[in-house]
Amino acid sequence: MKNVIRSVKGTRDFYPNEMSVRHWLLDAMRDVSLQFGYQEYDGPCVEKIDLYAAKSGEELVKEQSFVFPDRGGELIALRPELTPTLARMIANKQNELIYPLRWWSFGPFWRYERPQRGRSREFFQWNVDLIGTSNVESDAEAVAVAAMFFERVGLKSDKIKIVVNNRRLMDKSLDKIGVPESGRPAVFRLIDKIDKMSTEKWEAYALEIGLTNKQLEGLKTVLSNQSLWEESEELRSFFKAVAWLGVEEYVRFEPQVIRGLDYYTGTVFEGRDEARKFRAIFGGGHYDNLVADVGGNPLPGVGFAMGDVVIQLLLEENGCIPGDVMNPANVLVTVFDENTISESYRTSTLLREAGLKVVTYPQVEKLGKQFKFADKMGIRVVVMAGPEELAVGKVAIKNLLTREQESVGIEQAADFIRSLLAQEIAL
RNA sequence: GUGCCUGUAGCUCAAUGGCAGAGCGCCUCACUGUGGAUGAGGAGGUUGAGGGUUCGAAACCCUUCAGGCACCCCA
Repeated sequence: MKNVIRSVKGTRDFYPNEMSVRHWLLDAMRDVSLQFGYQEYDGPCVEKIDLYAAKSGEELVKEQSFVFPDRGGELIALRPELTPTLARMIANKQNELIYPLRWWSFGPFWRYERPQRGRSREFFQWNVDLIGTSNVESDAEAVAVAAMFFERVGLKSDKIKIVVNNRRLMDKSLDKIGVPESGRPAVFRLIDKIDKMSTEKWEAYALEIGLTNKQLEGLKTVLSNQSLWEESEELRSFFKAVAWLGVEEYVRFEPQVIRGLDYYTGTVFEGRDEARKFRAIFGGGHYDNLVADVGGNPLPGVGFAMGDVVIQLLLEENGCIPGDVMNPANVLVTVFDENTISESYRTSTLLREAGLKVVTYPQVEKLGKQFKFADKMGIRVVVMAGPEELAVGKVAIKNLLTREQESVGIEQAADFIRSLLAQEIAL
């Protein structure tokens, strides 16, 4: 341990157990994406820095990206997010793509930040985008994709909520209380902080960034008005569509939601655990002009991104990750002695051909040890092909859960095992 | 990038400047055709790394690395 070269700060090793959880998560994301007819895509993991300079929020690129010169001296960034790549890919083929397009992706991203719980320097992200329509029903669909994912992985709406706001509504509301456009970014940042600071500190901060007492009072009224959404045509239609999509129990209006990224223009939303124990689980929103920023014609769209780190913490905390996702096989075939080892391998082959996942114990060893191995690997069925069984053309099949054992003809073994496995699922 | 906290066996943690330990886990045996229990035995440590103070350092000091908390930002 002392002389092993350390891994890079903020990266994670995926041993088989972690890898199987990652795949389970990816499977859920893929299934839900496909349910809504989204197509998978991906871009390169490295991009020219200029791509991000175009938008993406200043800090994300300047302070939080892995940037380095390539051998020709050009500045390259490890992608900190996917949306600019998506915009570039669309701009390149803008006239041949079929709209509205629904694309999804899952891959690695990098941000040069100080690692903490729920935040690493290398992480995976699920990206879902619907591009080429600007109506709020599309925004509702994006939210529904996320909600269906939560349902699929067993996070019910008492554990998680998708909170929604609308930037145009907030702009209008800030207009009304007399906050000039030039002061908006600072006020948005202020709104974003309201949960993190004490009331006194927050108010002091508000005055510090130049709000008058009257504006502050107005802002407090706006932020505590849970029915403010009714003033927004867009949000009224949005919530109607959310109900059509059957996910209304996951979704609620929240005037304090702003989202950091500069490119959002309309609906914005994020996923939160109800206990507020973790940072945002995913975030997204509507944008009008992303493609235009990289040289294409303006195209509206809506999208969100979900990192793998926080959602995994939440899934673990709520016991949503099935224990058997880590099990490599459902059957172990033991070996009895040197004379019958060939029959063990033949039996394994037979069972594999019947569609089972089968491990053959690789050497002659005490049966107890082979059983222990099966137990520790989460294998629930052990098949023994010893001299006694082979003499009568049978194998002994033991269910490790019930401790029941039975001798079965070799031809019937696969069906018998399948019925055992089916029972376990029923339990 | 800023401030603070932590780092001891595979894991969770003790040892308050004086012999580096426990529980769990792991291995072996009781058990020559059967896993979780029980009992007996065993392995496993440069106390994250490097330096300093001291007769003596896991402990105190400095540096560094990693993780965590709060910022920052965000997945």
